[in-house]
Amino acid sequence: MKYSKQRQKILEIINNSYNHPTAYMVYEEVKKDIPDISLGTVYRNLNSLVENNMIKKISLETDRYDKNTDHCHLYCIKCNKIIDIGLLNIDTMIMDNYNFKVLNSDVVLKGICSECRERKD
Amino acid sequence: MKYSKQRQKILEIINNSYNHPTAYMVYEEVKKDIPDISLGTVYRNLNSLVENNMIKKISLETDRYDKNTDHCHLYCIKCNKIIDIGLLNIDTMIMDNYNFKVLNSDVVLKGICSECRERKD
DNA sequence: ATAGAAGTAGTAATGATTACTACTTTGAGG
DNA sequence: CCTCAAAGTAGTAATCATTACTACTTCTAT
Repeated sequence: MKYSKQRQKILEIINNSYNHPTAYMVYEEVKKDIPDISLGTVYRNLNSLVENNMIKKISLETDRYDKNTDHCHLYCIKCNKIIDIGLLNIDTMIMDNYNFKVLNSDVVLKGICSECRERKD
Repeated sequence: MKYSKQRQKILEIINNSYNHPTAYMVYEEVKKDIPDISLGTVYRNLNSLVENNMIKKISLETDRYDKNTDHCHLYCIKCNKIIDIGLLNIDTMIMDNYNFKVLNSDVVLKGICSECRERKD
């Protein structure tokens, strides 16, 4: 991977983010510094950062990205909140039971969070 | 939900399937019986069957469908095999630790299966 | 029987992502 | 320092799964 200010900036944005941004959200953020960056460039760089294990892709309706590569997520289908959780040794359980190496690249558990369940609507 | 032969046939196909078909695969199969069925009809009915918890959607690159609604899947990113596994009490673990109701509508753990790991290519 | 709610076929639209093309930048070896 | 091929980029077109829309048809409760 060669240096490029575009990829540098994209990585920096992910590393400073706490909102699990989509590719488009990253695109809009980079444009503040590099106004004529291309959306394709953002997608290409996000992909290569994921391949190099520097960031993590979260597969929801629209893919989202996370600087932390060592945990998975709870996604509330009511309020769209994304909750970070530890791996809970899911991978170890699967390996022991199924001899299958889980990469956990995008484990997302969808459901309803405690606040939304209390609200009951 | 009103009766329709299209939905009836679609459900029958899922119930007789063992290959986790995509919407398009279902479409091609229904066409053998109902040649002028519309792809949109297949999508619409698959969605309502999922909503009524009669089948399950598996979210991969392209969505796939399963007659069993009570387990999750291992997906080998090398050979594209889909392995059915029990729920392993993941939902209970998450509820105990995070007070989050997992619906498990599409838990898919991606990784590399034992055969592919032995092959080492 | 019949009305109106639900379903359908067929096509157009959407929206995320990737492919393509011609141009630019980077960096390793002379 | 040059230099030049490999890697990267902008901008646009294309792809592909899925949904929306429209006018027509079929159920089913009364």
